[in-house]
Amino acid sequence: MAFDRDHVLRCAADLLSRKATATQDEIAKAAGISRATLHRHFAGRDALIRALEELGMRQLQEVVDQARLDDGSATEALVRLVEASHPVASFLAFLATENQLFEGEELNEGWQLIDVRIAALFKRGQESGEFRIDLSPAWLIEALYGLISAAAWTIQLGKTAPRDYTAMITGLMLGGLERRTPQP
Amino acid sequence: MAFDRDHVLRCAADLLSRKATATQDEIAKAAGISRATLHRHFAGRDALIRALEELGMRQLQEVVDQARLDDGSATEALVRLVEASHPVASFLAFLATENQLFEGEELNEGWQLIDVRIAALFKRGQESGEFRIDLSPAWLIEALYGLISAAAWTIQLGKTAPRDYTAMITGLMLGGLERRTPQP
DNA sequence: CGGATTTGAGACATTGATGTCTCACATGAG
DNA sequence: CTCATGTGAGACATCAATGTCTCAAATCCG
Repeated sequence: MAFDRDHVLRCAADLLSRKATATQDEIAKAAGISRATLHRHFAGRDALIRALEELGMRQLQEVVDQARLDDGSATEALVRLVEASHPVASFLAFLATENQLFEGEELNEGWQLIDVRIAALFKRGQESGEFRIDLSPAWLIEALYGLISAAAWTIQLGKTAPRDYTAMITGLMLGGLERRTPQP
Repeated sequence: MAFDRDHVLRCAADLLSRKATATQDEIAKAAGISRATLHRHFAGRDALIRALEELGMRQLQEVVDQARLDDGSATEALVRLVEASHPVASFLAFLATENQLFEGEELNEGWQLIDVRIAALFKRGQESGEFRIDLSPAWLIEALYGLISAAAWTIQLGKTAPRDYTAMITGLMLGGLERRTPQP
């Protein structure tokens, strides 16, 4: 069995996003490896968390690249962003709720860069008239993370189907809950 | 200084929602009391978490009562619900992300009762034609918790003003991000 | 005021998670 | 096949957080 670093980190994110106090034993078991092996690759909890953040950030950067936020309408770009975020949802669910990391700066910059790019998308939509202007980009970013996390959890718990991921998030975030009244 | 149980629990929720691995020392300091006193009132971390869940649930029940979910339009009821949830937002932010609790059942029932009532609100809105029907009540509940948590965090970090709490959540959840095109 | 109660600060032992090591076994490369 | 590498299981020491205790100071109440 070759050691699958990404798989281990994904399992860790899945578990830690719902039980932040999980022990190394539990994490190892969730990943299907022994505690010894876990410790060989990640020397301690801090190192594991750091690796989690690093991989999550790198993947999210790729997701943002892949979504081509500057192409087409802002709405289309947002849908592409959400769609592409599906594989990273577990990481985001964990990282969005664990702010303790941001004490050890440095990596912080990476997140800010990502936030700036997503904020630019919301601004673009607002300036083009696609999006309403009474919701600040800062709030919209947090709300997006919140909805992604919520979606990841509902899927993890089996309450909703994975295939509905994108539609759940974009449906609510773009269209809102109110039914569009068909013009008479 | 009289011991203010609710104040301590609120501070604990604030802290734990962003740093779930905080020690008893940190929690006590955040609440402005000594670790000894903290331990006198909550014998151990488990007891503290339990009390947190208990108070959070009780408060949320009162919030749901207060919001009169059956009165007026579903939209108005949802706005009242969000408005009333503001003081409890810290607790929800913590409890929504800590599913480890639901291993010790029993209290679970209380949450299910609340969820049923909120789900009924969404169903009512869908049946009356106010709300779109392609988003399941189960998802809408999780999304609502996710948005409440996200709003609590942005306010806690000073990114947005507390007074915008209700408008941020209801604005996004009800109306969505897309600008309503005025009919020609 | 004076007693009763509660708190804060610290010392101390206990506990549970962690870091470290060893060794048998499995897997893969040559 | 044979060697080399990596893994799982377990024992063991270490360490940090916790639970428990004491005592002086502060607060409350009659």
